[in-house]
Amino acid sequence: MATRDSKGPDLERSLTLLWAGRSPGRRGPRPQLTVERIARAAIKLADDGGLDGLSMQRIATELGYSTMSLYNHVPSKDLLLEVMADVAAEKPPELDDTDFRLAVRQWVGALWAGFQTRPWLLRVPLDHTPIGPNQLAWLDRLLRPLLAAGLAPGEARSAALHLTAVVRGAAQIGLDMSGAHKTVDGRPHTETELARALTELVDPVGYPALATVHAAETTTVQSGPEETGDETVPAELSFGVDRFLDGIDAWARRR
Amino acid sequence: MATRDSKGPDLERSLTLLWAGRSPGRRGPRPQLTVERIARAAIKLADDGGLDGLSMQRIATELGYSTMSLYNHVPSKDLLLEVMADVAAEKPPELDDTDFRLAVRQWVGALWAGFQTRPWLLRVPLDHTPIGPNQLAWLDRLLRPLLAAGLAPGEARSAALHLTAVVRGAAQIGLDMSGAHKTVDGRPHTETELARALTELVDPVGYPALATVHAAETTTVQSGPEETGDETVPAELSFGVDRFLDGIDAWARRR
DNA sequence: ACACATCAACGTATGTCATACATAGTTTTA
DNA sequence: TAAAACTATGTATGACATACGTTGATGTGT
Repeated sequence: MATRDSKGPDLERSLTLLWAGRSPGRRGPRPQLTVERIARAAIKLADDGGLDGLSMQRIATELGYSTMSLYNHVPSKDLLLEVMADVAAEKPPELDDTDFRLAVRQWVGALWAGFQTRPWLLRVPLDHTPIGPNQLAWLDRLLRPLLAAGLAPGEARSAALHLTAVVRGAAQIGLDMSGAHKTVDGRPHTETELARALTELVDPVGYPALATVHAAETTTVQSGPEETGDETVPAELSFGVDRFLDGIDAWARRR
Repeated sequence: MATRDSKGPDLERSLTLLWAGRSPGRRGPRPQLTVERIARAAIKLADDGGLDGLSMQRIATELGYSTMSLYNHVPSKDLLLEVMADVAAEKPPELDDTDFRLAVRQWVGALWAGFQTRPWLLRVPLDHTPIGPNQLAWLDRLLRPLLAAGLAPGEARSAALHLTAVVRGAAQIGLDMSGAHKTVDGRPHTETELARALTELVDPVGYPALATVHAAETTTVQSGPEETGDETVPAELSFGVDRFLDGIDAWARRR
């Protein structure tokens, strides 16, 4: 059987799996293996081997059990990934709720940092709105400052979706972008030679705007990180997020 | 050998593959198979089988060649996916550049529509800034109205990244969210029963903000799509995008 | 005109993977 | 105490990406 593309995601199964508290009265041998333990072992493996290094067999050996034992606790690898994503998300950070802009920036910074720490999270297929306890906690944590700022519930939800999406997307696309103009120990990094190659391809005829931007970037002195005061949010993100917050702020005030 | 997580993306190979024009003087038999033909066949398969249904063997049989012949033109499945993504992106839409807000909304709508048409695009692993001809064309197309609006090159780039990320992320997260409150032929759709289950889990103690939003959503009458005039951009997205554009607009005016 | 270098297509082979299925052993409830 | 329920195991299957060696066609340089 394939995965998520083919059969619709089994939300019910996901739910029970993600929220499963141990029901007390069970028959049979007391399980030594649990969803939690499996997920944690899998997370450890993913942390240093990436998602590709992750196989059911490896998880089993890591735990000292046979491969098929895992399937007594987890219906499929896909569902396991879902659980991993929630467990790995951990609890959301505490925010400074006195200033909603600051709070949102802190949240964005924390989420970004999370993706930096565990890049494989970006590779976990996402089929439905998050429903795990931790993921919901993150969402809740973000909604608080947004509601406090004066947004209507539906608007807050939209804004939260927006912000989540931005961070996710930026983390994916921008993975190497941050290093594009940085120098590693004085040497201009491998990426830069790509930049040069691109410069040839990006001719002003076919890509006028891109050429402009590209030219400006290679010409301009790198510095000027415009010092926003909190460095948690990376430069590429902060501009967009700040503009978004400007818009939210104005909207909230306007009512 | 695994995939993208393990070894860094081979940008050079990606480039030559994506931009390969047929070099004229070659020895050996003239190839009947080309990267293009392979990519197109793969896209067709992905279109109706999803990414999981896609295997090198299937692509080969579809084309009437042996599996291994593909590897004469494509170094790995991962690279093929990259090519597929660029080919499938096709040319960007024409925009109404007289109004930069409208232009951006059109762009967003088009990209969103693309992800709707080919959901598997969201599953193609993204390791670096886009470098294929079509992807660059999309980027260029978006940069134009942004620059015209008065943004500095770097800001335009950030804004473009932001918008791309939003659409991608929203398409991923919101895949089923759009249907959450819709009714299919009068019946409240399967998802709703999940909504009910969630309502129990989302208690006001652990998730105060979420509970508020959830309550408001299930209570409020669905309607009020606030009629923005262009329906290309879906509801969940439009609020965020519009706020973002507000912020961008104000910023641009402020200089 | 010829010989050889080059490369496309092929077949076979290897190792890995998720997971179905049947079995054996264990513990709690009736 | 008997049996139901459940966990762990071992084996088996079918699909997959891709390495490798071979064959034959096609150009290029002599």
